[in-house]
Amino acid sequence: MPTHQEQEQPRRRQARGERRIAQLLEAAASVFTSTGYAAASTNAIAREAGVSPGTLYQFFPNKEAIAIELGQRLMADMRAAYGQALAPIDPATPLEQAVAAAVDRFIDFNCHNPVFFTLMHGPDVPGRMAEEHDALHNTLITRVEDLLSPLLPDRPAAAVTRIAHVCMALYMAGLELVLASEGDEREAYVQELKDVLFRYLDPLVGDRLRDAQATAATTATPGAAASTAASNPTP
Amino acid sequence: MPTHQEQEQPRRRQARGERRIAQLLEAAASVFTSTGYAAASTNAIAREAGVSPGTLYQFFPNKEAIAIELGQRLMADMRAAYGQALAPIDPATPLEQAVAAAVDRFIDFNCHNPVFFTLMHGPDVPGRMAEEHDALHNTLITRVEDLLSPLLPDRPAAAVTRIAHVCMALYMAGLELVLASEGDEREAYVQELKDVLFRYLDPLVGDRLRDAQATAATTATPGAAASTAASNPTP
DNA sequence: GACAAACACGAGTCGTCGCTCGCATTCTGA
DNA sequence: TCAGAATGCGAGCGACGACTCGTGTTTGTC
Repeated sequence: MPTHQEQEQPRRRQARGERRIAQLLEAAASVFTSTGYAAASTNAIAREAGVSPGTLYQFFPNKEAIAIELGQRLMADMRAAYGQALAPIDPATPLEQAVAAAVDRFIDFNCHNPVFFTLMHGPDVPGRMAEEHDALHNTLITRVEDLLSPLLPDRPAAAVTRIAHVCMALYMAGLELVLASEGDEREAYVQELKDVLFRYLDPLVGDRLRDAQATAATTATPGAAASTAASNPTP
Repeated sequence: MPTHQEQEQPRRRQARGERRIAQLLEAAASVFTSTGYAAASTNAIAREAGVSPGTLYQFFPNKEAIAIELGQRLMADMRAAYGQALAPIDPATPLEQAVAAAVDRFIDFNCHNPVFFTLMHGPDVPGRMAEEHDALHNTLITRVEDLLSPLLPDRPAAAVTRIAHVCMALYMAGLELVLASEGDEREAYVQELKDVLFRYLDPLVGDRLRDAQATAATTATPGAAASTAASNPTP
């Protein structure tokens, strides 16, 4: 593979070019989703987009750049559409609802953009692509940490990071099941994923709530401290 | 097209050949683990084993066959070493300990055989390899179902299957985190994985316990014993 | 020892894939 | 209008990887 070190200045794109880029990225998303990144051939992407291989390389220096650009646009889309879902949780809303809302939003995004899962999950990422992959992953982890830290004020930072990693891993695992199923089955898996996350986090957060309620109880009525996890009648 | 039943009769292997096969499988495990199945080249496997490419093809018809044989031996090893871990749980042992024991055993196996995770988890599996992959996966799912069904007697089969899939997915997700870390961090992730599985399953199994207690309570008041769907003889 | 079968070698074949190059066509701006 | 830039094409190059083949070596058996 000949290395191109040339820092070429941004070419002035025509409207047609922008359209082609969007078309190529859409085709790439389709091919990546169905065959994975490594197994996807640039010729197949060009064919899917209805252009010649040469045209593809008019807009992307190499195969990696396609995936990177796709990843960046995907992240931008996610931030634009669901950024507020990752804002700190209002402490007034119950954890169960907060988890359910976050899961619903992300599941929705991933169902509409299945490439996202492929790019995040695929271990078949060579070289510089892995960096982008990690950057994407770390961005999400940091978001989850920010989301969790107000709920876990008395835990060391390392523990919060670990919990965030576990949450991400659980979410990705659940997402895989969700994407692999359809209809009612899919709904059922979504519910299971919510249950998993809620039941995992509730005892951790529960400490804080119980502490808060205990302090409140010293000044007010003692008795409503038993907010246990079994408030969820799953059919 | 007439199906060529040309099954070549098993070649008479010498001791040297068996040794080479073991050597090659070990090398393949190493290469698969570090680069993944798709990116692993047969020449690299042969080099790792210290033999020529031609020698490799003396014992395996193609690259796929290496992975398949490896998968089969791995499953056999697992069955031999940990088969009893997948035997039905003694209902007397608390769920938390049962989960912890199962997780410990499997984590141990996977830490000593990291290829297993690569072969199970890799989406880069072409053609007939995917069948073997699925077979392996389904075997494990069935085992988990057998493990869970006595704990979930009043759930429909579909729900038990779904719960088994969720457990497998959670375990695989946790395993990825565990294998990616070391030392204390690894121990911490193992504990998190146990917590996740226990907290997920406890409320489900808890229903059964509560039902059992309810049945025991109604036994004092005769006549209403038919309310419980599955009268579970307490073992 | 003789013969065949199993084992071992490694240069070479063949197909695929990322990517290029020369040339044609379309658009933009002055 | 027309020069030059952007876009578009597709045969083909170079590299790499799965797999083969002709040949030589070791092992088991009579």
